[in-house]
Amino acid sequence: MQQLLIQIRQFSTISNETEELLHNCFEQVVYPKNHQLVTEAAVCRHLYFVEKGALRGYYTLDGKEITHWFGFENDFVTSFHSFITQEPAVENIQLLEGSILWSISKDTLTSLFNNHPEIERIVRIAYEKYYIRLEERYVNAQFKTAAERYEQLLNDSPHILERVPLGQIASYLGISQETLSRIRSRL
Amino acid sequence: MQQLLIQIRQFSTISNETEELLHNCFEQVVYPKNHQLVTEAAVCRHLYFVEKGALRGYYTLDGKEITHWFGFENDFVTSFHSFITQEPAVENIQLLEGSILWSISKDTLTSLFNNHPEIERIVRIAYEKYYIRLEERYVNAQFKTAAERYEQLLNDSPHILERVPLGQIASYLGISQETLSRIRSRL
DNA sequence: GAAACTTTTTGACAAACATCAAAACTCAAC
DNA sequence: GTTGAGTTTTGATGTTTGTCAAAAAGTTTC
Repeated sequence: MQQLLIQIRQFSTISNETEELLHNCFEQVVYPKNHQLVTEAAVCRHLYFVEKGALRGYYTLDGKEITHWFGFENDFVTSFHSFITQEPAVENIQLLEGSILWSISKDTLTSLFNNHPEIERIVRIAYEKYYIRLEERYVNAQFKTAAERYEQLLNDSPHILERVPLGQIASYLGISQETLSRIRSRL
Repeated sequence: MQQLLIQIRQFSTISNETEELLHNCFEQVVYPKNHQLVTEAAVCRHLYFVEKGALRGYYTLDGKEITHWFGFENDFVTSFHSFITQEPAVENIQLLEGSILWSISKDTLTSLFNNHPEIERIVRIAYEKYYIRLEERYVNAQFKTAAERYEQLLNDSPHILERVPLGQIASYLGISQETLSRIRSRL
């Protein structure tokens, strides 16, 4: 729980009262490797903070699994589209390792928004950061070659490469596993 | 100004007092075609609402201009990365048509955040919507063929095709102008 | 309406990447 | 150490898209 609060303090200064509140609203959950946290077509009602572990978000296209993000320690994860709209998710979230998560429900978060402007601010700032990161990834995905994207991943997030099978990394980079293998042999 | 308030009411219910406040904080600006609203390497200090007109955001890569978004009536536009962080922009924003915009400065918005939680909420919800849209575009860009992306654009935003030269649309779709021309001749 | 300019299309060829199939490697279980 | 499942690499071939160059179509200006 300390770890979660430290992370939140990086978004915005928060009062002791609010910290206390968050303490009561997040609940620890522990799941084993390969557990399915969110399933396609179900509504995702929780937001999770990763204390320890690794997850991936993926969906199915032409019968193939496409991994489009990974989550590790100190990340907030959920199926954002489903969590925000409360419509059925189009993606799955699966644990890559046994993980310790902290969970808050959509309803609890909504009531926090209504009673505590400080929380609204934290989330607004969190979105700003996530938005900027997504924007950067978008530009990379569309306008750089596969080899450049791989090298960028190598620079920015080497931990992903160590904890995730090659096939999932390839689909994350938007290329086939064979192409990724060839890029690596060239370096 | 009415148009701006109508748009904001779609994010969240707002009090008359807050509407009054917004009225005082946004300022109308009018610029001619080809005006450069934001320039690479300068800090972007304003957020704009488009009452009438068309804009594009683009940056330069290997000497070529890459258009990565278009803005039209009722959109909020800015160089989000620069506006949020107040670091120099990496992109340019240019008017595709003479346009009527409503502008608010970063400083004014910050003081609104500090004094009016209602405004914080509007912006938090706006970010949610923008985030979801960006996520969808990201998935499209990476995992669909050029022809599929073009057909999607044709379905979702035919107005873009009518108001923007082909070369800019091609770079928006992440393909060369020649490829786009060939896709169109096939349909 | 001819000249000058811009935008779009077409053609020939090269590069990047996907697909299918098979081989090599890794590693846990016996 | 051998077996077998899972993962990664290699090889051969085809598709998609990019690049360069030129032709065609569309616009603006005088």
